Amino acid sequence: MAEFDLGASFIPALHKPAALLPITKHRDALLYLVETYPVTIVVGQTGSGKSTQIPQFLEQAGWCADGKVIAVTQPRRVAATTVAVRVAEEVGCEVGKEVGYSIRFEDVTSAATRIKFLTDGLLIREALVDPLLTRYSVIMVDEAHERSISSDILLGLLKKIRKRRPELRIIVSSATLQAEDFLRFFSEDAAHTGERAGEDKAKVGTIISLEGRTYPIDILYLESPAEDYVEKAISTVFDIHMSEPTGDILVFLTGREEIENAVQAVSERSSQLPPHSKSLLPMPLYAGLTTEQQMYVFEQAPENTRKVIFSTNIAEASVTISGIVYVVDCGFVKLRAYNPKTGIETLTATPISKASAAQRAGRAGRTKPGKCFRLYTEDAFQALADTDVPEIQRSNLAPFVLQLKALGIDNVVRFDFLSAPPAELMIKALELLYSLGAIDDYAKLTKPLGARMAELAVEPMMAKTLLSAPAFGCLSEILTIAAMTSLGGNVWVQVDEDKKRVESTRRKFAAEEGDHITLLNVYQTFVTKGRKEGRFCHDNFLNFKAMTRAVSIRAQLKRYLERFGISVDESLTSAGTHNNKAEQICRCLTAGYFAHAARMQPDGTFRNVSGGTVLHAHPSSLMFNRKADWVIFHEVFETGNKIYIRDVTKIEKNWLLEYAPEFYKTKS
DNA sequence: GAGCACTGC
Repeated sequence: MAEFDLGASFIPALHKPAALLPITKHRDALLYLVETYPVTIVVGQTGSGKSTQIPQFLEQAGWCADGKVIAVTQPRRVAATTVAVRVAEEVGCEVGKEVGYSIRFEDVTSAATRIKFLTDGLLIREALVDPLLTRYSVIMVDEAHERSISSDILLGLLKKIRKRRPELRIIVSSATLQAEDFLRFFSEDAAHTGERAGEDKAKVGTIISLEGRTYPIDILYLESPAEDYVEKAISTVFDIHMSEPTGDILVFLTGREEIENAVQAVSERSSQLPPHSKSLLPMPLYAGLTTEQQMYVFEQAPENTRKVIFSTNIAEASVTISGIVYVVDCGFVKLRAYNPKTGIETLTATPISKASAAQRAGRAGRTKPGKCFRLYTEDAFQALADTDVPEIQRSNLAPFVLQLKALGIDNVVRFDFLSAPPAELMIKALELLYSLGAIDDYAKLTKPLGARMAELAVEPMMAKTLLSAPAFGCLSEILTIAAMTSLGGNVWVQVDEDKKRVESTRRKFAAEEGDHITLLNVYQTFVTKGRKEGRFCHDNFLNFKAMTRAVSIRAQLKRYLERFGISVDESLTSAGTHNNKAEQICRCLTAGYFAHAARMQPDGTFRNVSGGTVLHAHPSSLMFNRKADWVIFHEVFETGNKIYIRDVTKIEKNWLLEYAPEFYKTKS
């Protein structure tokens, strides 16, 4: 009995002392390498303790002497905060003292901070103020194998900084498959830049492997390809349930629709399970769910029940669920790609890479040995690419080109990229920045316009709109619209209620001119009513978390503008849209979004300016069933086989010629 | 009349 009580009152593993983590035995080797080489590539599984232990080893070894700081970057905000909290606990300090973190809107650091966790995007921004990042003695780029644009650019910057700061230490944490690529990147041309006599290529850095804490995972393939992987996933779930021991199941699918279908199918067919068999509890997981809806997947299933989670790629790296013993992998992921010819982003289901397949399988072996059922053949697996195409080679690069220019990198084409983006993407980005006036005939950043655009934390077209707003007398309103469009379509919550009622509620905020002014109305009603009345968002199908975020974004953008010496007059805001205020807002939007113009056709669809592309108003847009002639839009994307425009506002054709004569002189 | 994978400043 005593034993039982003991077991029940302690939680194992969660607070496993640092001394028991496998990484501890590599401590001396690691410190030696960091002391000896400027660059160290650390290969380690999730759970190896690299993110939490390495910075502590470095601090103890004296890397924070003379007030220097150790920086550890993460690709996501949650990771930066949770790891910081964990390390502060281990060190025995309050978060924000010796150990702190910094993410957008939240700087929890102080003069005492020695170890600082931050997002990679934020560290790039710090380089705008301190180009050599002089306050840091060591910079560790965690999860670099994910190859986000920010971490790729950060690595390029660090390579450049290293030439001016030979004492700087760089640590890159990576999955096995890509460690060599990172080392090669930092070793290239080190030999002929003549840094130091006798420092040959190989000596710039080295790779150290830290063993993980994962359990063996059996990988199983299909004998022949599946016709319908959603259906195959469902039947596999039932097979596991009937023949495998206890343990929850994680199923990777590509999107919301597939997931909701699968969840429904499993709950319907569960009733046909033999009597007395354990039950199955299916649940969905994707980013579009509210935080509360996502929390269900972390709850323990009731007695005699097996949880089965149908998830998007969010469960591959961003969300970790404990207790998963079985993984079912459909082999596909929806990936975003940007077409530089049309300027349209597509979202298409694509085969995953081998690296991604390994990562998915690894989700099974975190607490005990697991199994991964791949819904494709072994031959199909062998044919997969080793890694995904990095984001920087398939994105709209305008925001990043602008950022590089602001960092003093004029010749962006020759920037040392880990993977160089295709020339067409670069050209498209430069063309857009030129048309917005952010760069001049020599591709130099303009001052103050371009420099200010680079500082504002919104995409270039919206930055231009904001900086044009004082001339139109609508800065306060555009600030709000910029904050609301930054939410990326998360303003409204998904509800199963009566569609008509939902629509009519939304229409209460509708403005004749279109979606941008509708968003303005939503925000203004929220700040006057919604923040006090808890039910306001709920009753109006608004996303409270997103609205709160809009308030923060607006405040931050306002601070930037005031720093530029642009004052924001808020006194006129409540007047709403009368007089010609609404027209000034629409004109101002045209000054920034002239490249996103379209004309409505008699059938209700739109054509882009050159006339070759059919565009559809997104069903969330007011313009979905309204008459208009010319419009501008915030965003365009292709999904399935239709191209949608979102956040659409009516304009007049001659405004395009008025605000972008250069852009339209040859086309109209 | 019908819907976007995931991040970040």
